Amino acid sequence: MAATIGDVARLAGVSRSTVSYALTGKRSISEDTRARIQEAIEELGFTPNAGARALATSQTNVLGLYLQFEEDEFAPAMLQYVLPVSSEAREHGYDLLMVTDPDLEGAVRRTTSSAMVDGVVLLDVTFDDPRLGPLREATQPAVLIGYARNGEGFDSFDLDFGEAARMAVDHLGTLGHRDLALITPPRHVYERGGSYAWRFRDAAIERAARYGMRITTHYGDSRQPGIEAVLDRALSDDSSPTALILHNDATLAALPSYLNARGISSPGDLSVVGLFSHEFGQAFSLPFTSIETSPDQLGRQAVLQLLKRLAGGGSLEAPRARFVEPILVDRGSTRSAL
Amino acid sequence: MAATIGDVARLAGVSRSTVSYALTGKRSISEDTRARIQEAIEELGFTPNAGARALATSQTNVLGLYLQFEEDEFAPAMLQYVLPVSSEAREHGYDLLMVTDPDLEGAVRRTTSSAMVDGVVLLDVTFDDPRLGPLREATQPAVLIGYARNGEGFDSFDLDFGEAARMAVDHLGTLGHRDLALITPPRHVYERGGSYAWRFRDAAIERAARYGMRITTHYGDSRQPGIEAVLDRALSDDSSPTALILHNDATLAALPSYLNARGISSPGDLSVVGLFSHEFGQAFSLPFTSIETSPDQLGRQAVLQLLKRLAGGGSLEAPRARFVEPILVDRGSTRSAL
DNA sequence: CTGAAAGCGCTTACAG
DNA sequence: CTGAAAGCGCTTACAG
Repeated sequence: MAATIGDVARLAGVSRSTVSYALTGKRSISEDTRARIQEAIEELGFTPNAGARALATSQTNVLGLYLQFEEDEFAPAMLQYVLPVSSEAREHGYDLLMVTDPDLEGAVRRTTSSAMVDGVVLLDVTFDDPRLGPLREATQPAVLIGYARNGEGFDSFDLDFGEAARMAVDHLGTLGHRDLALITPPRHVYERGGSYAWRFRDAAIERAARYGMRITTHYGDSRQPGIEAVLDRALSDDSSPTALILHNDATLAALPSYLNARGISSPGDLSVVGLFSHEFGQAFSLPFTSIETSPDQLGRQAVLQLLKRLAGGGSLEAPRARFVEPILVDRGSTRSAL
Repeated sequence: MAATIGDVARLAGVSRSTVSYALTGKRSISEDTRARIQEAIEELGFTPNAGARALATSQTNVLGLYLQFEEDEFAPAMLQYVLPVSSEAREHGYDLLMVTDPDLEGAVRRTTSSAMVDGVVLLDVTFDDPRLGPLREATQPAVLIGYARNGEGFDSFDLDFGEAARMAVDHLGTLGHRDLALITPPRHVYERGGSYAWRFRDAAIERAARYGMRITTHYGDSRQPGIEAVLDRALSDDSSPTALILHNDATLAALPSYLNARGISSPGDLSVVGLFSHEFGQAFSLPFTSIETSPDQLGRQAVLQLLKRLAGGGSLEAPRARFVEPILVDRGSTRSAL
């Protein structure tokens, strides 16, 4: 049906190998021949068959992107990671196979061992990520967005959640706040091993303790009415916090409405610091001071590192975890506690 | 490196063709032989090479999903369409190539003519969609999620936006409202040809006129502070509307916060009907009566129709546009105008 | 019920 | 600068 390299060769009056070399640029071709080939390609509307090329070169020019999410996950934030990965990949000539199969391990094994992809990008990484098993068997390099305890041997990129927590606590401490409330990701995130949840919470607690601040922590919910119930509880606590730290997307999205409904003004009655990206803040019209999570940067850096592995060179440094520095963006939702 | 069908054949003591037939199930194999092959496959951890199989069968078992979005698009809603498409595809043995290349036409041409995909799903379809050109040249079947004027010859699935508008107007009309305000998608959606924008607005205007209701329409924004400015304008209009119809994701997300900030209660001071999905409402904690947009249903039906085309059978009916019926979900944000 | 062989459409040493 | 040929790992008529 579609034109093949043989059709092009015939029309241009050259051999198939010459057409191939013209395509790949792997050896020099006379100007005249190249022109004839180019003409033939355009006349026939020829595009090399991807399967055939993959078979011959053992390269697909496709990267696999593996998502993972719970039934009740707050999905809107995920696209922030997917899009930069896709863009960066394409800018370097790679397409993206997006895998959302609930059978995580099977999907990784199937797509890598059938050589559908040249490399792997893991999203929503958990502390003990089951996908790393099949990934170790795979011949393709992989990169994780997130942090896994069993991630030795892999490149990974994640926000420095500990530092993010310290920045938030420090910021409020400097303003004189002594009683903080922290709303964390939902309990199930801890249970399934989302390490960012602990890393942030533990660092916040430790930092607060060092300064002699009180801090109460509360599992957030991802749905109403749970979201409001948790906020009610957190704010009506005996310690009556003067500042709120939010590490929970769904709660952040609902907060403006909640505050207004309860007649709480920020920063007037309550200082607020959230952990979220610029994009997320824009989408949800969040007027809160934030610690930037930089999904765009994480996604793009991860892809670039993966491409480095693919390019090989042998002299690459050993795979390791890298942490992106959080940045505090002041949007005026905090003020002095006095 | 990886085991091939030849390795399996050798280990099982049969020919490569027999292994292949065991794999595809296209001819009967003796119980004994099948068992030996199965054993060999497991021992070697064999998975058929996808490129080789694609080359031999002209089938990749991959579907292409093509996204399209503007720089300032409100992205969070998009995943609602992507995930069901991915799930439905996988449930039928297909993987998903997700394409976000800004060169829309080039990406469609490249991926179809190189036979990377067996079929095409177009998301974010516009009224005159440039991707349909290369798609007509393609040998693969395609399905659109959305509606395109130049879409003849293609299956497409979309919400019946006209009916959705009529439902919203009728609902408010029955409650006695005579003055409505409608916030539409941003102006650029009209400019680039998002037909759902016109279809909804035109139907709303016509229906309101028929009942002798007044309706003002306003282009929504997708970012603050534009969002609030538009709301201010819409509500302070001379006609002082008693009800608000929202066909704008970003405005919907910001509305709870806006209403509370302005001290407007709903439905006390203002009746509100929005066009959004159940999922979207949950994610953003939206307490508004809605016309359900059913992205899950649209995505899954689109994939199923595409798979029908792929299965062929010849006796398929001609491709056509299909419209999903909207459903009104009463969440109590409307009340009698009297 | 099974095998030998051709073919899918590319790439790439090997030769000249 | 170019061509003939082998090979990538499968599938599938063709034979028996």
